Amino acid sequence: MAGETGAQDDAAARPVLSRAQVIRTAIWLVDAEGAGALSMRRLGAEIGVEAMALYRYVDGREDLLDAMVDLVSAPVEDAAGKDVGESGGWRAYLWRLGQQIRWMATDHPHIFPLVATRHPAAPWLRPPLRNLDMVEEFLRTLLQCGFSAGQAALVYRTFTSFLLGHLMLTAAELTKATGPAGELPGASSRTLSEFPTIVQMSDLLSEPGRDAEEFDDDLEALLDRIGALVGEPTD
Amino acid sequence: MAGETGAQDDAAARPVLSRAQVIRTAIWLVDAEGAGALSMRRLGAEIGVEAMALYRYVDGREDLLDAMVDLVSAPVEDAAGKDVGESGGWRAYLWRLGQQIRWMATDHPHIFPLVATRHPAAPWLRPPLRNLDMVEEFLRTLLQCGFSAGQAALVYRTFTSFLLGHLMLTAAELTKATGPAGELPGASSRTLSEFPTIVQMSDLLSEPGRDAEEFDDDLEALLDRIGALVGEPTD
DNA sequence: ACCTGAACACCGTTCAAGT
DNA sequence: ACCTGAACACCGTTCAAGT
Repeated sequence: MAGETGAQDDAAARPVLSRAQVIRTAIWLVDAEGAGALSMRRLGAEIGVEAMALYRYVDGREDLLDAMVDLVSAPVEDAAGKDVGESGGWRAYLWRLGQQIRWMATDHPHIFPLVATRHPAAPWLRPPLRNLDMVEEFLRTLLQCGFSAGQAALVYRTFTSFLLGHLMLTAAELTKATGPAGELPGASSRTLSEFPTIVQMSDLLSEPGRDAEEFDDDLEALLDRIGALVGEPTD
Repeated sequence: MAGETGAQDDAAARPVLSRAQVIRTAIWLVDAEGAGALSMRRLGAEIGVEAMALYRYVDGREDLLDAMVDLVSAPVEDAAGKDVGESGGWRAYLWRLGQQIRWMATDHPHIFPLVATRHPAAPWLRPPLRNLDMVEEFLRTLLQCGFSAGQAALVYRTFTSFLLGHLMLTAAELTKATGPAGELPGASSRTLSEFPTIVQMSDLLSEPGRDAEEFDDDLEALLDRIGALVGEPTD
């Protein structure tokens, strides 16, 4: 029993906290109550500890936010780069990567704006691709599949821009207060009858739950355009 | 002299502030020092007044942020809807609108994330189109130009998603700390030689100042795709 | 009518002190 | 080694009080 990785009744206090627990709790808190609910003091209280104890595991608030983004992005890194060669080449790779990042956005709609807006550490990192490993793999995969360097860079920019545009709107949709649907902005002087075209098209604009299919359609169209770039037959 | 819009030596104190001045100063402050610099107390100090005085002109911090977004978006509304018919139809309209919103992002890169992430007042508002007037005009223009309602709704979603993706990345680029370019994230254990593909392509990924042209190219390609939707010859 | 002082309930962060 | 109390410099917001 004695001589394990740590003696259990040592005079030194074993931590009641861990960095992983702090970060997981922060993510859970923001998922549940929104970004506004996250403060060091509130987070400490949630864990059952004073706020100052967190500073042993996290290098201040900014480091905490970065770590949350990293942890939320972790499944993307894990799942994206599996066996590119046999299972469909760049097309399957980009499809899977896109889906994975979409799941991140829908699983954590309150955190996705952080993924999009926090300053990336390196100059070539374009959100929502947040670290060098992901980008290295992304570019290497495209080069392997026969894209030129210039084409790969173009695909990188196009793909990130596509994901960001789609998923910011998806996340915003998911964090809307689920209040009564037919409300007006200021509830003030202006009335809906001033906007006849919007009223007339309101059913087309609300699109309940159509978001996932639209993402799939648009991603497929994007892959078609990329395929045309390298001279791949569309069908 | 007497009997003007207001007596000049009245016992009632004339305001030293105005709502417009408060909002303009807030925008100026965020442009200059970033969103983190904006607080009611700091803003008051910048104007030369105690923070509490601001509450007479602004209904709290949230209202201030909304008003900043509105003011920054104002040039877009003014310039977008001019004489659609004679000057090129929907294509010229969407081109001008896209450019106008891009200027908003490049003029106020620290404020654009606010435009993108603040909860829109109405359910059909998709950032960066932030108010019902803009959307009403957008849809009416497309219908006038022969788009079906379904097509107009599709174009609305596609266009907003395109702008958001492009301009979030443009704004992020412009708010980067202009530090030394070849830096590593944590400056820690990992070295750039672990990312050979990125190193090899670094010149292609940095693209200095190419952003505007790429936006123009991509917007044009988007308009081509929209044109194909309504059966317009591409060239 | 318009601004201010004082107050309340919060922040992030540091650091000496406790165990 | 790990957590806490006290402290500092900030927040947003309210409200009675001054002019």
